[in-house]
Amino acid sequence: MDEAQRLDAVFAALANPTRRAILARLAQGEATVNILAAPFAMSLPAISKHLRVLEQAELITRSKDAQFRPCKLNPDRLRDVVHWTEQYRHIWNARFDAMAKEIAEMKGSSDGTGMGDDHT
Amino acid sequence: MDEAQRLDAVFAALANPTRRAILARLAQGEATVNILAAPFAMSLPAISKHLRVLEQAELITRSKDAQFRPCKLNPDRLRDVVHWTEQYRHIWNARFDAMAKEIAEMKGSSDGTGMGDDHT
DNA sequence: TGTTTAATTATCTAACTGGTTTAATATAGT
DNA sequence: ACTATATTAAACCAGTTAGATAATTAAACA
Repeated sequence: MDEAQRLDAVFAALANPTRRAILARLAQGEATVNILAAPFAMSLPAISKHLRVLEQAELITRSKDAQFRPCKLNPDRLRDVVHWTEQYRHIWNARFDAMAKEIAEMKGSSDGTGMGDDHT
Repeated sequence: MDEAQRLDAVFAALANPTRRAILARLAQGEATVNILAAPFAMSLPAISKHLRVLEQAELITRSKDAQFRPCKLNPDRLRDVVHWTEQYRHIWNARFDAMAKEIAEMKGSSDGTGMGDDHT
């Protein structure tokens, strides 16, 4: 699977509040399907499906321990998301610069803010 | 709309390569629907729909200029995405620390890597 | 061996998505 | 007024999604 398809799967997996909540839970450590399902007013098969979506997006990995399938967060795909956003960082930096400039001008100083342009 | 619903819409909008490409194009500046549609082997109404999805997710804003509807990127929602990922940063930092430690141990030095723990 | 526990598979349904084509709207230009 | 351009709306279709319930697999336990 190439980069684009991987991002498709990751973003689609994240576009659901149940799945994001599951990830948030897994950020605190491994958990079984039943443990993950507990907080939700939803059938177990429904959770099972959500986990499959997360697994196929490689946001989690699953192992086997007797009849349990402990789930574990895979941070790599989350890093992919952060990495994808990097290409837009210069835009909000530009905005920030514009704001800083306006503030400086309102203060009537050349640069009274102490705000440099050292954000990359 | 609350935070969760907004993230639903944003992630769903991003889960499509055409829409991500449109955003990438808009990162270089405003553009009309026709200009945005040009690179794609897809009907204009299809692009129009993608733009509506992006607009409803507030990833873009649209204005009016005669018969044109110039589109502009809204960085705020992309910042929301970055912000959402922050809650997982400590996990890959932990991984990074573990790696750095292993490398240091392989080198047999107490800390020969020059790698500090100053990543937040 | 039979029972309980953990999880998945199968099947179904309603709603949504991503595309199409055709038709409509709105503005500009002649 | 007519025509061309830019864009959206309407209607349609195939495929996917998020949920449900019922049935099945697999391992542990008594």
